[in-house]
Amino acid sequence: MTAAEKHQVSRASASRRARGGSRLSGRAGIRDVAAAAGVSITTVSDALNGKGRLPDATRSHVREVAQRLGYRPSAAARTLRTGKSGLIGLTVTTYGEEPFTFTEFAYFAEMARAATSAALARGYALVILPATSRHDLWSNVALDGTVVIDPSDEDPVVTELVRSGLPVVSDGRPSGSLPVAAWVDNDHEEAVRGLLDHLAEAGARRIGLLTGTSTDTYTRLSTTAYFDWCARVGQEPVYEHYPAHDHCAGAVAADRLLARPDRPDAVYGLFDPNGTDLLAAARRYGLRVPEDLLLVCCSESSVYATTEPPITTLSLKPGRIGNTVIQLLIDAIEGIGGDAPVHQVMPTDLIIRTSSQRRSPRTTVSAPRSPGNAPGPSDPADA
Amino acid sequence: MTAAEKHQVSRASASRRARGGSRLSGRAGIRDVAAAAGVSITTVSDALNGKGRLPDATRSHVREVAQRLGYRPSAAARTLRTGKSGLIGLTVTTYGEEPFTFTEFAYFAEMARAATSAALARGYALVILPATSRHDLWSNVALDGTVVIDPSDEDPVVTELVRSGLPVVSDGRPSGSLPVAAWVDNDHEEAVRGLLDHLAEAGARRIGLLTGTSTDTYTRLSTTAYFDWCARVGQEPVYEHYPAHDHCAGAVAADRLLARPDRPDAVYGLFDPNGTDLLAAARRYGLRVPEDLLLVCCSESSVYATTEPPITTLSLKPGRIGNTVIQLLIDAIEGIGGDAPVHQVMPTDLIIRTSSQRRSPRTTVSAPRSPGNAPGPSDPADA
DNA sequence: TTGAAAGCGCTAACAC
DNA sequence: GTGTTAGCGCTTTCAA
Repeated sequence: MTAAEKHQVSRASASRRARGGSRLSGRAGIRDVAAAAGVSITTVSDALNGKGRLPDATRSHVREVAQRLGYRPSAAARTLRTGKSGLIGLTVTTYGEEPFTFTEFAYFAEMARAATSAALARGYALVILPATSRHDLWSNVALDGTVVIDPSDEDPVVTELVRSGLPVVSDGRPSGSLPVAAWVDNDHEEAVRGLLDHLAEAGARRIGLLTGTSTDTYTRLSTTAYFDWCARVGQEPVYEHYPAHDHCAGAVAADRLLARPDRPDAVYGLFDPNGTDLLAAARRYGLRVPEDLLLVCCSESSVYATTEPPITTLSLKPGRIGNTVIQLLIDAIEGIGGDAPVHQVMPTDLIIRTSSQRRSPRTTVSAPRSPGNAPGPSDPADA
Repeated sequence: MTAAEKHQVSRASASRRARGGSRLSGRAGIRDVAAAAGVSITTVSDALNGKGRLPDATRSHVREVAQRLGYRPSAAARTLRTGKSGLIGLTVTTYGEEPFTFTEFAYFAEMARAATSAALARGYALVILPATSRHDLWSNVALDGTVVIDPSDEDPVVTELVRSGLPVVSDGRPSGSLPVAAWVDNDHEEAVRGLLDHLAEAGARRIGLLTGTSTDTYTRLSTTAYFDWCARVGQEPVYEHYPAHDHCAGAVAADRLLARPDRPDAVYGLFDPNGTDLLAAARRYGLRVPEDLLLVCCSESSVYATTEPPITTLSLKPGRIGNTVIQLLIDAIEGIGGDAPVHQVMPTDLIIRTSSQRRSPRTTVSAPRSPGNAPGPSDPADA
């Protein structure tokens, strides 16, 4: 009696048969392949997964039969058995009622693109999940780990995830004492210092800041760095703030900043839309850029390359961050690298355009910073 | 002997115990909850899933115990058992080597946001997957269905998915004869006609087109509609095309279009960056917008509201599309609605700004079209 | 009303 | 080398 023949009367096959045979039960299973190839299911499993020490002949024969039968292994069964799903959660802290903040469109999109790409390269896929604490959703999907973008103070979702033993890596340093396995962030303070220095070198005497009222780390660090810089060079701070992620409020604040009696002769806008808003405001007040007003804003958008005039932007390099976050997370999942939490600080790029140059307007140059303090175990590519 | 006591000596518990007890084996399982609550695992399952006819007392008691033990049902096991994962694949046709095309950032981001949101509302999560035919990735995740954005001709991935019996709904009508369960698309031809009429009404005598060389449906339909319109009004077509999704080529083509001897007095750009490119080109040739040149481009980006001058855009309403696609897909997954493929055509919005108005520049108005031919079974909200 | 038992499809020990 | 077997943790008949 061959293996295949034995299989004919085996329990599983019988129950299948009772229900009308494998054709009616939908897709072919590993048993069908085994039967058709005349081997056992173990051999099929090993052949398809490249395990065991099978002769190449068997391996290729099984593969061929599986192919012919259109066999697709069940991801659910594999996950249940191995405890690994190959799925990574991706979540963004919510600011509104929608499950995602795409206010910073370009940043998020690029970060997500890079993360997805990096994960895929290592055999993982990303699942987009909301930052709400709705357990049912999170527990309905088997995750190997999670990436959290901009975790808020003591984020309940993150806390819960970490407590359940799931590796969590965050984009942006966690505000409180969230016990994430690792985090990646830009050196925001250094970035602001560098950019203010750049403006000062271009001739700015009084640099203003357009910032948000929100207390997230990015806003806080950047604003603090601005005040520190002002204190150091002996300039009185000139700033306006508004509820971040409220575009209209941003436009109004931009206008307010340029309407002040102590009008700044240079402005740095912390958020993506600030550039166009400030440009529009400058136009209303008849201020020429860069002659009367120097402008820099933090943005990943390429539109600032073609505005009139082109605007100098600070890029946070979201692609690089997304990639790094994923490498760190997968390393943690697979137990590569140490157990100690990794904190990786990434440099930013100042893309210098006309709006911040009074003299000779070169086109584009970058002013990278030091590459960070705690090099991770991986080798993140650039983005 | 109570159920709980019997459970103590049951097979599963024993094997667990042999490995050192449930505490060491990680998270609490349904058996632990059953034991702690003094009921059977069936009762736990029913109590937690709101099934069966249990007294409320039992139900709440079980829930409480589960809560206390920090019990989280295993998604993998449930998926294996029920055949439903609650996961929906999201894929975008690739144009480059990267797994995603975010060239049309704003469109994709907004579409994905809306889709994610809609899916979540119905208890599903989205998994981002590459359009490559790498089987290993697709078969590593248990999907209930898939959304395909911009399926290309006879897309092998889509074909494969459909053949495996998975419901597939596409954003953008499939070019060939891909047997998707449903598709959603804009009425591109009507959109172009409406927009050209609008330009003509604003005084345009010769309207140019900036378009792509790619053969995707959007480009094809829009370009054809342009030629048809020209034929109807008796205008000679004036157009330049370039490899879509190549930003630099777009800028060059924009320049070329305005450098022609038969220079158009109005231009429609099919792709997002065309607006700023055309504006830059106009500036180089000393053309005032809208006085010398009327401008419209297809874009979801809000930057066109603050350019100088603000540019009229055609919005494809990606949010609405993302939502509809998901409703259709989940309906198909859950067997709601008929079996016949649904083709839903969605209206576009023309957001009229200064760049297309020679007379009184009102701020913003929409020119919606007919709501489509085959109303789907769902009730997609607006976005 | 509640419980026992049978698997969902696969992988990994461990026999042969 | 290859096959047998025992579950992964859950849902779901079916019996009590």
